[in-house]
Formats: sequence, structure tokens, C-alpha cells
Amino acid sequence: MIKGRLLLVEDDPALTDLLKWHFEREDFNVEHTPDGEEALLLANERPPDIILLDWMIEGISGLEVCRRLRRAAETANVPIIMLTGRGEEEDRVRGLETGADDYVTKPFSPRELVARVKAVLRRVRPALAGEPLRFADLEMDIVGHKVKRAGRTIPLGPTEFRLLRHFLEHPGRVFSRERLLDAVWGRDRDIEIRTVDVHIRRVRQAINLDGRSELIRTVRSAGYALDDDAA
Amino acid sequence: MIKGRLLLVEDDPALTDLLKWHFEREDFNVEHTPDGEEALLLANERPPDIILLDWMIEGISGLEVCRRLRRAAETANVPIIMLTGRGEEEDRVRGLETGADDYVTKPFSPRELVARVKAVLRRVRPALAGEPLRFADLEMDIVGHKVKRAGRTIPLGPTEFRLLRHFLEHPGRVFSRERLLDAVWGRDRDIEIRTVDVHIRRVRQAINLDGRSELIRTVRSAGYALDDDAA
DNA sequence: GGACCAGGTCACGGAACTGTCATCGACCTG
DNA sequence: CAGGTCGATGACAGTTCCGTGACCTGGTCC
Repeated sequence: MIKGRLLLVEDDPALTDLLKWHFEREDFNVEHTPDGEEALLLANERPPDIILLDWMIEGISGLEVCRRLRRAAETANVPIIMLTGRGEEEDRVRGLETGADDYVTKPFSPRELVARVKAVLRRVRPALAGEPLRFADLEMDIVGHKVKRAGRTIPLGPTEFRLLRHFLEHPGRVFSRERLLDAVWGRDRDIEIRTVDVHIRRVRQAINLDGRSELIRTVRSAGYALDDDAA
Repeated sequence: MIKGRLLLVEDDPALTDLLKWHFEREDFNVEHTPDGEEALLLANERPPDIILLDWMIEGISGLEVCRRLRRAAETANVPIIMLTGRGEEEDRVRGLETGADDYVTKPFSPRELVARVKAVLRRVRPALAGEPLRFADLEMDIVGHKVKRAGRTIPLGPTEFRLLRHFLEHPGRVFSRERLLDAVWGRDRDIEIRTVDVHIRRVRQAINLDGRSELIRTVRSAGYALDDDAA
């Protein structure tokens, strides 16, 4: 389960490796560059969920990178944590006032940094911390009423959304049509049982659009289930 | 201009005075209590904009206060900064994982703490920090009551302004018409529910003037949401 | 008072969604 | 392999829900 995309801007190879290891262990997707200009390009092209920014890097200074990130509309809301050897109060205050969300002084504990990243993300992306439902490359954001597969947004009607949600909340379990009617349509409604088939098909069509693998397994004479390798 | 209401939970009188002085100089409205239980009561009754919480206080521990604040719906979203003498990595990580937004170790610089409070508020309540709200190429200046898209100023009526503001304060989330009425028009007002549609349309018209992409997504049978790729 | 403006309501038309059916095909079973 | 069962599919009509233009109201500023 991927927690988010992290851009690490750091020119010390040893520290880079250390951080990479820690964050990848926590299921972050880590991109890395030692260069300020390149960081701006990367961030602009595909904004990450959070940026770790060393103050002293090749090319332009981290502070300037921070300032420019804030100015560009695409990255204005991306949280930034500054990493630095400069521990003077003056520097800290300047870093925070430039728009950094946190300011961590070297040497620091990687575990603490991970905790700080999570704290910031919890704040900025309730969707990320609020644990969207995931299964394989499928991702459902409940509060945002949005479904993505491999990053692409999938259009779903209300009933299809509820149906898929029910599967995502009980991955791997097989549900009979009756139970699906109860859970998705409501216990009292009087619906033809075969209608479930049709909605299953619609969900399948939607989430398999660009030739992706089947995720809903048919269990003959039993029902349906969400499954990694459904035929 | 008042930057916000701050609740200080701290039992050291000297430190209390020092912080009070610093924050009041920055136009914060500071409430104070040395007691954990009382802090919970105060916060519950009228949630402040941010809480500074000492770990070692009379009665229950700061960590426990933090946990309970997070659990109560009224205060679940109020940012918390922990102040403490406990500098061990273990403690820091635990504090951050309990739901604190930042963790500052004594002795600390009051100026840095102020900067950290502002950084957290900038994130949580951009309006309080005097920061404009941003989403994609949309920009709202709360104090100046001005909205721009891609640099161009957009005229908006008062109600449309409040409606858009509400979306900008909770980007990506879906709101039902009922909830929008509560949030934008006020809980008690008796307004026809479909009126929301009309105002949504007016906001859309205004912010899409020069052929720009749609930002407000319609979620059938659920409501509306601010969204990057709203069909 | 009259012109203007923002806000609220209404009703129509159309788009999207939903449930049903008939048919076809896949799979099991003996 | 033949018959039977069960699921998949395409089409369709009814319904729900949303977008829109038009209208009405109340307030405000000359």
C-alpha cells in the first residue's frame, strides 16, 4: 500500500540512501534529485505529495527552491520540510516563514523525520491519512467520492460506487447476490436478483477500461468477490 | 488584526508569561490553563485555532490530553503543538504519532515557536495567516475579499464568495446540498435546497469565464466538490 | 420613487442512471 | 457430447437528478 509520493532533494549520497530506505520501508514512493533546478522541474511536472528539501544543495539554494515552489500554482499547496545543518534560530525562523511546513536540523533521527512527514500529511491530505480504500492498483476516496485505477480517475454511477465500495471494504470475500442486494441496495428494497449481475458488469467495464486485469471474480453458484487474479 | 485564538496548556508560570508575551505581540488571543482536564473542557466548549500542550502538566499527561482531543469530534481537527523537556527520539515519535502536528523540545526559542505556530496555521487555516487560499490556478484573498483565476480578478457576490471559500477550505471533499446550506447559509436558515444548484452555477460561470476548465465536480446523488479534473 | 443588484424560487428539458428482459455463451455433469 | 444450469451481454424504457433560463422579491443608492 503506497502512502504517497515523496520528492527528496538532497546531495549527500549517504543521507539520501538512508532516507530512501526508511521511507520506502514505510511504503512511500521516493523520487530523488540532488539538484534544485531539477527539483523544480520534477515538482512542476507531477507534484508529489510532500517534498523534503535540503537547504544546501547544488545550484540554487533550498530556500530559493522553497520560495519558487510556493509561487507556482501547481506546487503552492505541496508541503515542504526543510532539512539543514543550519541550526541557528534566525535560519529556522526564515525557513518557516518562507513557506516550509517544518524545519528539521541535522543530525536528525530518520524515524522522527518519518513521523513528522506523516504528521504533515495527516494534515494536508486527509485523503492520504484518512486511508482511502485500496486494492491492487485500485483506489477509492470515500469523502471525495472518487475512484482511481493506476492513477486514472474512473467515472462511476452512485450504485456502482456503493457496490464497489462494499467489495473494497471486504476484499476477497464472496458475496451472494442476496447479500449484495441487502448491503448495497438496502434490506427492504424489492429488486430483481439478476440486477446484481448487470451492475457487476457495469463496474467491471468501468474499472477495466484500458485493458487492465479483471478484479471481480465470479464464483459460480455462490456470488462475486474482489480478487487479485480473478480469471 | 487578530491572528487566532490560542490555548496554552502549561504549568510553568515563567514560561507561560514568556510565551504569552510573544504571542500577544503577534496578535494572538491567548487563553491559558495549567491543568489538563480544564484544557479539555475549554477546548471542547469553544475550540481554539491552535493548542500548545506541555507534556508534563498537572493531572493527566499531555499525551493523554492530545489523544482525547483527537477523539472528540469538536476538537479532532484542531492543530496541536507539543512542548516538552523529553527529547528522546522515542518520545518525539510517540507524540507525533498520537496526533500532534509538531513537537518542540525545551529549551526552545520563542521566536521559532511562533514561526512554527504560524507554519501550522498557514496549513490548516490559511485565512488566519493572511495567506490566500489556493487551488489549481484559483486564488482567494480572504481579507481583501478578492478572487483571481490565472491572475485575472473574478467578480463574485457575497454568497458566491462564501460558497467558493467553503470549497477552497476543504478541497476535494464532496458536500451534499444540505451540508452546503448549513456551512454557507447558516444552520437555521430555511432555504430551498435546489437553490444551491443555482449558486453553484453562478460560481461556475464566474470562474470559468475565459474558457477555463471546470473546477467544481458534480457528484450525482451526493453533492459537489472542488476537483482538479472535474469532467 | 425608480433603477439596479444580489439572492431565492420555479418549471422545463435533457442527461445520466437504473432495473428488467431476452438472448447468447460458458461451464458443469453425467 | 448432449442437456442443463448459470452467468454475461446488449438493448431499452422508466425514472431520477441536474443544468438552465426566467421570474420574483427585497434591499440599497441616488
